[in-house]
Amino acid sequence: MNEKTVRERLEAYTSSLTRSEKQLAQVVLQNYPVTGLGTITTLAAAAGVSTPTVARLVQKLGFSGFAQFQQALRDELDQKISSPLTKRQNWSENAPDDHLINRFSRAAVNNIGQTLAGVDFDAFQKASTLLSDSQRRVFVVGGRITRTLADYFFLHFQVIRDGIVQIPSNTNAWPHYLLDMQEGDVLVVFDIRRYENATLALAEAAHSQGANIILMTDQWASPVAQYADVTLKSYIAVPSSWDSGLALLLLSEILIAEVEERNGDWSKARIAELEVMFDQTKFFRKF
Amino acid sequence: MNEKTVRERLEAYTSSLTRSEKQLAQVVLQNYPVTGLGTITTLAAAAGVSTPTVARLVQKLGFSGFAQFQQALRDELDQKISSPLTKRQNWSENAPDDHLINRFSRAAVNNIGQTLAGVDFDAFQKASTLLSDSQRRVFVVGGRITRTLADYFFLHFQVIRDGIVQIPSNTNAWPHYLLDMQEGDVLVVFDIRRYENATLALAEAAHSQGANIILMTDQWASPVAQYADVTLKSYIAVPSSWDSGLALLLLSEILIAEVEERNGDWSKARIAELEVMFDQTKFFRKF
DNA sequence: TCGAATTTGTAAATAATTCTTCATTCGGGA
DNA sequence: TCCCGAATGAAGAATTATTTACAAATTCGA
Repeated sequence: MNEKTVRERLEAYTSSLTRSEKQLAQVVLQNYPVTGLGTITTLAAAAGVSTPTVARLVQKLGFSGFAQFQQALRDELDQKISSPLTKRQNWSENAPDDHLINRFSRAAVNNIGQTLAGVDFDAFQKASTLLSDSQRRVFVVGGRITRTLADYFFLHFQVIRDGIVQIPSNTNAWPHYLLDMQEGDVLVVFDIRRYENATLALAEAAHSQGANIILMTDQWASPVAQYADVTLKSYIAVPSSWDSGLALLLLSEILIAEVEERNGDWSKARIAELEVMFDQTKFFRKF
Repeated sequence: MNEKTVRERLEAYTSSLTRSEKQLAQVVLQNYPVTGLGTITTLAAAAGVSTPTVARLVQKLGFSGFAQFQQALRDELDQKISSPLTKRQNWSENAPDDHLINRFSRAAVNNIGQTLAGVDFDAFQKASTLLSDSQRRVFVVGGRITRTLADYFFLHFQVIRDGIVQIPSNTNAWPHYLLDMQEGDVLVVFDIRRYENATLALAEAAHSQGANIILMTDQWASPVAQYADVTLKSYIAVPSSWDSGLALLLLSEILIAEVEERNGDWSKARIAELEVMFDQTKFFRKF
């Protein structure tokens, strides 16, 4: 008998599945394997497809019928439950416990937990209020590595609001941007260890010009914090020579989503317009 | 609704059960809860009792029928399976349960869990082997948004190994890079929905020139997958108009850490050298 | 834009599971 | 030993799930 798990089969076949089969596979993987253990009818309803679709999929996967499919799921579950491995918190079950992929993942999820637990909700609200205010222009700047996160932040905000400016990494050009900053404008600074002098100088100057500063930093807080109106700290330590930008990215994404939600229809309209433009250039495939 | 688990109920009622019911309860608890998830007939046979005995027992336990009993088992399982993930209902305790910050975080952590559970360990190993091979040059490319993640990936690899090339976002320049690619070189592609045609074309061309392709994509897999030697899928859906790059970033960071670990002393020496250089430029503060 | 091929859902038929009835068995007390 | 009530399982009825057949809808390529 084939030794592959249902999950593996689903993933192996993904490319040859039809639209609704993919949708179904998605649901099965959702909270695997529980979803697959009900009746075929329940599963079909949960995935929003018809029961024959389910029957067809399980046959594609190499089972003789739904019953055999469920039996396979139960067998897997049995093995998993009975093995002492279950007790350990393993993120990637395929890899050994102490493999980097699991060590790293544990640290990463822990960082996310720590970060979110430590977020001052008021500070978060204040940040999103500042970023939602269309009267204020928003400047975004990052450091050597964090520049990429700043770019990510910028690219999304560029869609959901007006008046957002990306400050380039080349520090020579910075004075021009400073000159442009007005009282009430917002400067979003990404700065984690090792904190950069140029960034600190920029923040200080912006502060003295009356700009509001939102600082995205690490748990130890960049010295920029002294000029910042809002400081959002992320936990970044992982088993690596590098620091992890994961929690930083998460906070950024949440801010993006929050501001978009606040802007509501305005952002939605803008996104829709953009979609049309992308369609016209035919540069992107519909998926 | 009653909050007791099936196990608790079975144990509570033990004394008032008949001989064959006890025998049955024993079997159910044996490798709980898997045994209870089959058909009533299977369970009866496994316990060496008749089906009515099973039906009567579940009614004694307070269920209306076998179906409801199984549903209860599945619900328990669902909670148990997802425990390390969803256990934490609330990530930010300061904020309301249903505030975006918590909704988003739940989705994000769930994505990470799904992603890691779905990673084919062999594929991951293959990717890191390719990336660790100093004989191969590595080209990195991303799409409109994923470009920033590709940059993040590139910036780190630039430190830990030689011969890594960042393909710029301007597609006009791409033919030059293609010309430069040799058999055995590696192309790392970041491509999530909406998949970009230019990226697909690049991958196809690189593939036909004998380059090995590592694809970082979403759960639905970019069409680039057909040319890819390794496909790493990330879950990206969050309560937002946008997709989340979080899992993608996590996989990238793990790859970075893994390759660095494999390269060992060589990478460490390189990092140390770089540190010295940064110190000399005095551009960074010591923290 | 049209037509072929594929995909998908509806509905019916087939199969299976679950439930109910009832006769039989078992265990304990007179 | 016999009787009585509870417990049990066999068998069939009722329900529910699964599969099959077919037609509508969709997609894809020319």
